[in-house]
Amino acid sequence: MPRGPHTRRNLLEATITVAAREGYARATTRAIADEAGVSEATIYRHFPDKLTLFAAAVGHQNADIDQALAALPERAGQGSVLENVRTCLHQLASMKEAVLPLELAMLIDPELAQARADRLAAAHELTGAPRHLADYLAAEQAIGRVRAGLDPHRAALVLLGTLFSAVVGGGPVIDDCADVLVHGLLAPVAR
Amino acid sequence: MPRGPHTRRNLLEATITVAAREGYARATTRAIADEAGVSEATIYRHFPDKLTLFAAAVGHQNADIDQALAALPERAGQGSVLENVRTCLHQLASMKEAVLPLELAMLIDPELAQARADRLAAAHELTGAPRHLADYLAAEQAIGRVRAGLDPHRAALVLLGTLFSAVVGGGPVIDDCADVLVHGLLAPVAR
Amino acid sequence: MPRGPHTRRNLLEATITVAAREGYARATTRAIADEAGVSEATIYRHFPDKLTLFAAAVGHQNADIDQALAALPERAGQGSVLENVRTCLHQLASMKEAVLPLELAMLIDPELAQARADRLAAAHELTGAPRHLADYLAAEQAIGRVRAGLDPHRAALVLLGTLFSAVVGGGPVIDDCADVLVHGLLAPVAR
Amino acid sequence: MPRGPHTRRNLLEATITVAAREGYARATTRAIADEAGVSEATIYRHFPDKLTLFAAAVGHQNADIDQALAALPERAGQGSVLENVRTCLHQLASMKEAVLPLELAMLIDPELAQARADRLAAAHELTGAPRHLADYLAAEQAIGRVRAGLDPHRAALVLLGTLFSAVVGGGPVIDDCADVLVHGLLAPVAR
DNA sequence: CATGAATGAGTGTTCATTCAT
DNA sequence: TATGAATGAACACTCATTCAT
Repeated sequence: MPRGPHTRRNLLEATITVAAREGYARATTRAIADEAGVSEATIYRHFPDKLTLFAAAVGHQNADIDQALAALPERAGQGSVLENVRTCLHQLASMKEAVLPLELAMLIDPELAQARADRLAAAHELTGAPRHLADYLAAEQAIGRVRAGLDPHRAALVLLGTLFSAVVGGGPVIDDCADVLVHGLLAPVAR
Repeated sequence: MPRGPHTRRNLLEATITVAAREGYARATTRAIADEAGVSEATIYRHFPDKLTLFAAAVGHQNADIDQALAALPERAGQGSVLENVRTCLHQLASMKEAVLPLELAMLIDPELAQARADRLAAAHELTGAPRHLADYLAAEQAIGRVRAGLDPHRAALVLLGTLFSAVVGGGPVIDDCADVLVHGLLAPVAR
Repeated sequence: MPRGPHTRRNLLEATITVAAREGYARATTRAIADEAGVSEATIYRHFPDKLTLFAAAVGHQNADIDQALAALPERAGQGSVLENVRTCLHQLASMKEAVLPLELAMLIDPELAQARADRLAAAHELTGAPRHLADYLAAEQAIGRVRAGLDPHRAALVLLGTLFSAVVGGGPVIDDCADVLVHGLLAPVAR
Repeated sequence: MPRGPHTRRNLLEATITVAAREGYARATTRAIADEAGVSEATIYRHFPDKLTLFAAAVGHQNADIDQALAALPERAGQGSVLENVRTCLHQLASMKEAVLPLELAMLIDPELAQARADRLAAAHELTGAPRHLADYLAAEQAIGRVRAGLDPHRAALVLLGTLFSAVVGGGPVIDDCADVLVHGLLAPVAR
């Protein structure tokens, strides 16, 4: 059995498991190595340092999330927009739950946050989950189910942004988010 | 000159300053004491431990935020809802910026998150900033500028929830949030 | 009401109380001040430092013990020697219990142990409890109830020495000590 | 060369050395690590905390003491009882000298003392040094050199108990202890 | 006489990381 | 490739002590 790649995956998943179960502060190299069933030194055979390991772990999990959303644009025109958005947010929330401690923690550190911001700014084009969501909204917009004035890219980012609080707030909050995001606050007469 | 209360305020503000400038991980007791111009031991004459200091610092800053929003309900009926929400979010974002590292960090730790969740669940009634925002939305709803089906309490929490991502994403994102939240995604014809 | 002397006694007794209840390591100036109902700074109005306070506390308690043993020599010739010794040891043990943590702790510190040894060596004559016990043994020796070869001074110190272990070992151990000390190990035929 | 076990022994002996030389209060992890020529962190790779290290150090030293006393029972009937007891006490005293600060310190802490008391109470049967001494006394009793009424187990504990004070009091005190313990206080006529 | 406030020096403990094997 | 052993630097926290009031 090829141990090399296996060990790498093992470490990525152990990182997410430990961070989700015990929190970022307790996601130490020792705890991760224990969870993966390897020695601490082994971590450094696969990753130059702890930060790189964490970044790789987040990327690993997000790859799954992106894949899960790939089919979303095809649903444009089917069901209701509210239903589609709600389902999408629930799905994302459950998948994000495990990586959230890691992602938030990386957001908290100024250096890392800066690095992340630079990377996002450099990529004018969206990729991954935001891309799929923006594509879905654009498709709905094309068939007139989403209002014309909306910028699909920006709206997608707003939707995803609510996830941070939705995951923290728990299930019911997600439905509230979907409702407000889809229908807005305004009364029809006021428009 | 009474130094006691002065030192306490000094420590609370030093905590927020350091956490905002250098990040949560580097907001050590040493750094905070240096910033406040006192010794580390002094921290422990005013707070039993670091966690309590952090919680007090968040509360201290949030008290200012709550106060700033107290006048919001009176603005119902004036200007446009979009303008009011946008202004409110901008104001909140700039004030929250400093406490965000602290609040996020406390969300990350499972113990603290649990404690926070219990406390929020126990308080059925909203207080502080959420309360003021909900009151504003209810007032707008009473005069027909916000749609009737909306639950003002829940909607207020959704709006505030977007702050987490808005602060992280930076200024322009806030306008996008306000736009989507106020107008929703749907095309008028689809309603 | 004269607070000065009262506060001093108060501190001495608080010191013994705290050390006996919570152990030497937890007999901090803070704990003692709390127990006495005064501020930490007050300690330093009455004693130059913590060590002096502890020494005074031991002396304070030992004064009571010495007084309790003053009547012992008069009991020579009455009852049995075993009974008298046993009673004496029990009485001492119960009184020493409170100061033992303090006395042992001072024995443990090399500097203090040296200081104590010098002081004891300088005082050829016994004083206090050892003195009374030696007097008692000498009196019994004079009337032929204690063997002639015994040095009352040294024997008194041996008896008192067993207290350290007796207090630690608990009640029943004291009777065993008295029995062995009084009767010895040897069979009559072997003498 | 296998460094693991070597480092462990090294730490145990450094602990005893430092505690004996500088006293319990100054037997800090830093001082012990320096004495052992390792870093403080190394201590925590071999022992979970300082207390466990100290307990292990006491056990380590006591193992040597137990071994030294193993041959004592065979000496029953040889020489005189006084000589045997005196020799035994001297030997124990010199070996105990190094661990005494540690053992006394553990006696002082209420928690530790309780734990020790429970452990001793649970072990009805004696082990180690007390066991060997009791065996010796029983053997002497069998051949009529120790008085019939004596309980060897309890007497052994009394003898060992004098060590606490004998070690503190120094060499000459040990002879006094042996004399009183062996011959008792009573005059022959009084028996 | 008493104290509230402050602190320098130090504590045990943890962590990410290195390196010889 | 994997690891057992080791560690420097840092951490939150405590203590006996001082001093202006």
